Amino acid sequence: MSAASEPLAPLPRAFFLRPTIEVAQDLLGRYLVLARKDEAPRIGRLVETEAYLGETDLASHAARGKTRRNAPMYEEPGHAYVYFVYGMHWCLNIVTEEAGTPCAVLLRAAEPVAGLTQAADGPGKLCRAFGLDGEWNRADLTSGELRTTYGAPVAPDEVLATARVGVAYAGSWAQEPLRFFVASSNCVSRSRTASPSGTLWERPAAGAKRRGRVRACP
DNA sequence: AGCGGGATTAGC
DNA sequence: CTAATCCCGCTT
Repeated sequence: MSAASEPLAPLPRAFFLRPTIEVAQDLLGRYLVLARKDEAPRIGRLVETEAYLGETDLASHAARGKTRRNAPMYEEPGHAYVYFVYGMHWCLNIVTEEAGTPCAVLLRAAEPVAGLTQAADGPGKLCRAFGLDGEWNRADLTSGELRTTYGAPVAPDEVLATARVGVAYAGSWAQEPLRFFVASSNCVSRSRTASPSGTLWERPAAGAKRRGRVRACP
């Protein structure tokens, strides 16, 4: 969007103050950057995201209203919502739309660009690769050590959509094509439920084995 | 207080 | 297929 075309220029708050689906798609190809003092910057190119669309979205943490856990989703766009799942994994979201509208984009996978020593091909693995935990909850991603930057945005025809992962409990919302990923990337998560259902996806031939990714993430 | 489950991952 | 592992939300 803006005139800022420097790959490492931070995405401004206005970027996140837009419809969540738009933000989720537009984040693909952007860089997630962690630049801390006394440490080489960690940079990943976002290749997989999911949109969560407020209290009516039964797959969203906001589906049952505001709680202490999901409160950041109700706050200012451009901030982090970091939560803990399954007793061992952290997941990073970026809050979107106006304060009071509990929408967010889950960052699910990134390709290594610099400073990463572990794969980031999954939401838990992304946080692990960047060393992110609950301390980053509510962090402002438009300034500070953790940010998203202009990066190298991808063309819309390189983006595929499928149902979101791990939300089978969400009724009809489980089928919505709200997971987006870069078609050509090797670093997309290897989710068990990655069976493509999005309209943009070309279904593999019957019987063809597919476990989410074809080759190993570099 | 206690209980059930989860926007996941790795290993058998 | 399943264990790991714990915070949170909801129920007693």
